[in-house]
Amino acid sequence: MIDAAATVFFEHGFERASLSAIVRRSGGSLSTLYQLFGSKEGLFEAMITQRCAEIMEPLTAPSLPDQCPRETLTRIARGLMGVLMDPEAQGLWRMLMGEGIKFPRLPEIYFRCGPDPLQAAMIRYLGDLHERGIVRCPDVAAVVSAFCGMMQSDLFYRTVTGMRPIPDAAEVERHVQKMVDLFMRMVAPG
Amino acid sequence: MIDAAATVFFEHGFERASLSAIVRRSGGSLSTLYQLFGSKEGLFEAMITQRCAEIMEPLTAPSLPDQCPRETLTRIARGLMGVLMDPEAQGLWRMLMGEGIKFPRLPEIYFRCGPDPLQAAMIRYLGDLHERGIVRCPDVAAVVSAFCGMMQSDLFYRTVTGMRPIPDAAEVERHVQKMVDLFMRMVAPG
DNA sequence: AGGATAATGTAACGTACATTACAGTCTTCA
DNA sequence: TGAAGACTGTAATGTACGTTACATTATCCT
Repeated sequence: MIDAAATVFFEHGFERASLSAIVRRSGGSLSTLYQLFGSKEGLFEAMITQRCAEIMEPLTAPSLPDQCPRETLTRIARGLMGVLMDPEAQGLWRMLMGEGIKFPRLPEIYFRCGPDPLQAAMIRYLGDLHERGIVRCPDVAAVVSAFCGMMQSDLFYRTVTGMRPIPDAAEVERHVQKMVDLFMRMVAPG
Repeated sequence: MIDAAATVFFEHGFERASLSAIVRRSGGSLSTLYQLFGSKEGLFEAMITQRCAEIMEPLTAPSLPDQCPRETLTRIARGLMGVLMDPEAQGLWRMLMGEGIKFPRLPEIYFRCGPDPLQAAMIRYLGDLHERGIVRCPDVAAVVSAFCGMMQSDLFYRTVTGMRPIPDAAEVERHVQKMVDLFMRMVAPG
C-alpha cells in the first residue's frame, strides 16, 4: 500500500493525489487505509519516511577511499546525478518544493536523509584533503555547497519542470565531467 | 485583480488558491473575473506573464560595464540573490517546481523571462573575457551553469522549503562574496 | 469448531471549489 | 434622459474528495 501511495503521490503531488486512486492501485480498502494510517497525511508521512531513505541511499554514505580526489569526487557526482535524474526522486523534489512549506515534515525528513549526511561526509573528506595540502578550501562548507549547487544546475531544473526530457547516461556523464573539472580547478592548491 | 491573484497564487500555489479568495481581496466580482480571463488557468497565465517579467527584471539585462570582472560578477550575483530571496519570487519558484509539470506554460514563461536572458548575457560576457585572456573558460555554457548553480545552493533550498527563515542582507552578502571568490578561482587563467 | 479480530465494499456526509445563470445596479454616451 | 453595455451579488450546479459508518466477509488462534 505504501508502494501504491508512493507511485500516486510522486506522480500527482500531495494535494492532487486521491486516496481512492491509491486504494484502487494497492488493492486494499479505504477502511484499512484509515485503520493503518489515520489520515491522508499519516499515509504520506509513512510513505515519505520509507521512501526518502531508499531514494537517497546512494548519498548517505558515499565511499571515500584513498584514491585520487578527482576519482572520488567523480563517483560522488555520479551518485548525486543518479538521484537527481531518477523519476521518483524528481517527484519527491516537486513535492518538497511545492508543498514543503505547507507540510514541514517533508523537508525535515528530506534533508535528514539526503543533503545532511552527504554534506557532512563531503565536509569531512575535503577538510581532510585540505589539511593534507592536497586541495585548497579554507571554507569547506562553502565549497561543498558550491559543489552540490553546480551539479543541480540548469540541466536539472529544465528536467524537473518538464521543459526537457530526462537526459541519457552519456549526457549525464558529460555534465559530471565538466562540473568535476571546474570543481577541481576551484580547489586546486597554489 | 492581477495583483490580488499574484498574492494568493504565490502564497497557496495554483491548486490551493481559491478564486473566491482572489475576488474577496481584489474587490471585483467573480463574474467579472470570468468575463476577463475565462477560467482559473486564464487568470493564472495572465498573472504569470505580467509578474515573471517584473520579478526577473534585475536579471534580464545585467549591466556589464568594463570594470574588473570580479566587480561585475559580484553585481550579477547580488541581483540573482536578490531575486532568489524575494518572497514573491520564492512563491513563483514553488509553483514552478511543484506544478510546472502540470502546467507547462509556467516553466516556458519563467525560463524565457529569467534564466534564458541572464545566461545569454553571461555567456556573451564571459566568452569575451575568455577571448581577451582575462579569464579561462573554454566551455562558457558550463561555467555559466555552474555559476548559477553555486548561487542557488543550500541557503536557497532551505529557505524556499521553509526550513530556515529568509537570511538578512549581511548573510546574503557573505554568501555572494564566498561564491564569487570560489568562482574567480575556478576561471582564473593559467 | 467458534469466537475474536482484522479486512473489505459500499454508501453516506460534509466541505470546498470551479463554473454558470440570472437578476439587479452602475456607467457612459448620444 | 434613456438605452446599451459593463459590473456586481448571490445563488445554483456539478464534481471531487477526505472522512466516517456500518454491515459483511475473511483470517487466525485456541
